Amino acid sequence: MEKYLEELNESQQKAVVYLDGPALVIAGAGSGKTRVLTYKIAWLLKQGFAPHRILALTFTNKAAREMKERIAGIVGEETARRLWMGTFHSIFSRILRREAERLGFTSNFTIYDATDSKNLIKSIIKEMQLDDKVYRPGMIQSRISNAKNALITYKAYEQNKQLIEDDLRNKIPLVRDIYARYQNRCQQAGAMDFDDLLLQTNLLFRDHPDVLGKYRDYFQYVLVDEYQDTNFAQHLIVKRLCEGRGNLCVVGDDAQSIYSFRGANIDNILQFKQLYPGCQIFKLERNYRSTQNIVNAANSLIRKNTAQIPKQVYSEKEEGSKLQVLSSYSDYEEAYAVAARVHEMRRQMPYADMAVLYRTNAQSRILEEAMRKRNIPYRVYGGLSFYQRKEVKDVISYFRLVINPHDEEAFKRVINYPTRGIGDTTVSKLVSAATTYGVSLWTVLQSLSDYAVPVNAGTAKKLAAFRELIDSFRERNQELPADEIATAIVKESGIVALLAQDHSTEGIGKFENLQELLKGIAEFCQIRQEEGNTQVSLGDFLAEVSLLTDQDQEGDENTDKVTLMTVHAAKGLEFGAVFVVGLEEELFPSAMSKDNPRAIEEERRLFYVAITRAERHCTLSFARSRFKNGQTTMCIPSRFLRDIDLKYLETEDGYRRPEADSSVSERKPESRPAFTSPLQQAQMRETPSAGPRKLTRMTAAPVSSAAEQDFSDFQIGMRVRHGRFGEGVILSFDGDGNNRKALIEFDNSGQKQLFLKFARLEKM
DNA sequence: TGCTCACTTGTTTTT
DNA sequence: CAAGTGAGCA
Repeated sequence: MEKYLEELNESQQKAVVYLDGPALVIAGAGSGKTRVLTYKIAWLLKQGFAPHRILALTFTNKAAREMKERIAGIVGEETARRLWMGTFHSIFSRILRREAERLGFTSNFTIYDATDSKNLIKSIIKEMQLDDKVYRPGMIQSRISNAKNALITYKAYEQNKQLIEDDLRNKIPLVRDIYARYQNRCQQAGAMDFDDLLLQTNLLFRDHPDVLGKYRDYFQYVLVDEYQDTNFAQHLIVKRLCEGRGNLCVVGDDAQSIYSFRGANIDNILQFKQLYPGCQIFKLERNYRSTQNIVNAANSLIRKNTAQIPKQVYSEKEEGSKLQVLSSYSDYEEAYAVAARVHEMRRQMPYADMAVLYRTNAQSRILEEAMRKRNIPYRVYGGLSFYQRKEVKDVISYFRLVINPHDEEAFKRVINYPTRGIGDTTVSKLVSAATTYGVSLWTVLQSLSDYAVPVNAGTAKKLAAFRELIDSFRERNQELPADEIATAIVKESGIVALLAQDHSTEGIGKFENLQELLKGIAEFCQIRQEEGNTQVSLGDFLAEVSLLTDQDQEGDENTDKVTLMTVHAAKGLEFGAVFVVGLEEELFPSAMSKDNPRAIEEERRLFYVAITRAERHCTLSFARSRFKNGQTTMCIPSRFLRDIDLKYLETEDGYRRPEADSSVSERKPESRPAFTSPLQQAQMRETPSAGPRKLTRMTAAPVSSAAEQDFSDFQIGMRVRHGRFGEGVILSFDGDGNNRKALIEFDNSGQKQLFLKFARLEKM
């Protein structure tokens, strides 16, 4: 162990060996946070803590898995396996299954994912005959989710004046009733949503002091990773488990808090000190990942935020190259420019050391296309996870129904898949009977006559057949291991036959996914058996898989591929070279956050996360136009580009950004970009005339306010000259007003579609 | 009941 | 551009 301690710097060491009370480790980007956590756990084991009495909570399954591996490397796999290590959601779902009866659930409860929740909300809105334009399901879902994260049950919601008034003001007074119905339906179905896993844990601990006492005594030391991303419910769980004893160590970086949309509360880390008196703070400020230029650029950016824990992150690596700013005409060109640079970079490092990061998943397509055309191998992370694909989820729904027949969402998904002549009308009848009698759909199905379901004989027969199908699976599930019952289910339900007859490309893909799923189950069984479990049931598999939204399928990790992912997904990772694309107003920062200073700060932190992923090279790219929602729109370079100190940037060709600090009057005309659009001018006007940087951030860019221009003097067939592409002929027009663009056949550069507004065409 | 086709509409990040 | 919805028809 001493040998391992030597691998740590002084502040890391102090954080590892400190056991005299609550500890807060502020870990700057790339400062060896994971190393501290793993060694701390190893240290605890060395001090005699039993592995199964250490609780380590992480943010993603992947983080947990990797940390476990690293610990196994130090203390051996046998010991590492006994640790309670995982995400909040997975750890507490385990505890909830054990204690389910206390809460009126059974241990085989289903976990509803976000889609299940949304579907349930949709059907409740429909049943209540509300307008889904007013009661927008997504909005209701996030309201309920926020309430749950703040530990407001539906009963508390009804009594919360503030919330009720809010809803009244927003003309959605019935949210409280939707919430109440939603919760009852979940209970009825024996289901918990993601937020329930935390909420119910809190209720369990609040209402059953003996249970809380049991776990509080059981866990002798608690560690929490990514503490800046915990929400109130998570914070309270931790607090309850550690009450009165200081055996707690939380690690995080307030500058990397990027999950407030999910209820994460940055105050948890900012106020940790006040909440846990006697707590010791450790700061890890030396960055081991990146060159000085990257660290300094990131520092200059994050300095523009207000609330943060003071720290000075520094690097002692070489100065390194400056951050490259890349500007392109369009999203299309951007993707190709990035692909070209990736190709070039290949001379310095393998593809696997490079990543292209973007704000939204939708941006991946065009990048993929560019990579494919250049024959660059890539791997896209995120988007739909394996378990969320329709064909996989349908099969999983059968599994869910077998384990918990009251699962309403699984029932609805599966009852007519493959089609067996039970349509919407019949399902609606079942639902309405279930609602009137307050029972599950499955219960109604058991005795159609008892619940007065008005179906004709033919339909009744089909329903009975479905019931028998599920019953027969349920029976066999008692004895069979997971892989065998799973195979029986996909065969006898008719899914295999259905998918096998579809010979289209995507049909084949679906069939392969099905095989993949079955293979996954078989592997799961095998691993569990090797760990000493005799019989591995379908329920075991399901309990695990419901929380595995992580991207950890295919084993092609070792091949040399460029990584494409969202910035969120990149948190915690590092790459030799990073390309951050789409740095434009309304995209990064997102349009959703433009009027909200707090949200803008979060977007800035997100950008900070993106930059600090880079070890040696970082490229920041934006396009001047982008295809969005079915049409091309013009873009303004992101305000964040102006937040980075110029001396760390290397800008080239057309773009030279306005300097945030210098005043307009001082700027010489020559220092302006050669290529200036009216929009850019509008943006420049907005730069503060004197000192206060704040203005830059607080003034929203007046995008649409730019005056409409008249381009009517350009005609089809006219010969024009363009500054970059030379001479050409106008073939056609598209769009109106400021978005009017012309398709031009250039003599030397081929066809281009250009905004008249930008193009500054000259009539010949 | 179930399928197809035309139409509308909406936009972020994820355990 | 995508997904989701609603009408029309077998």
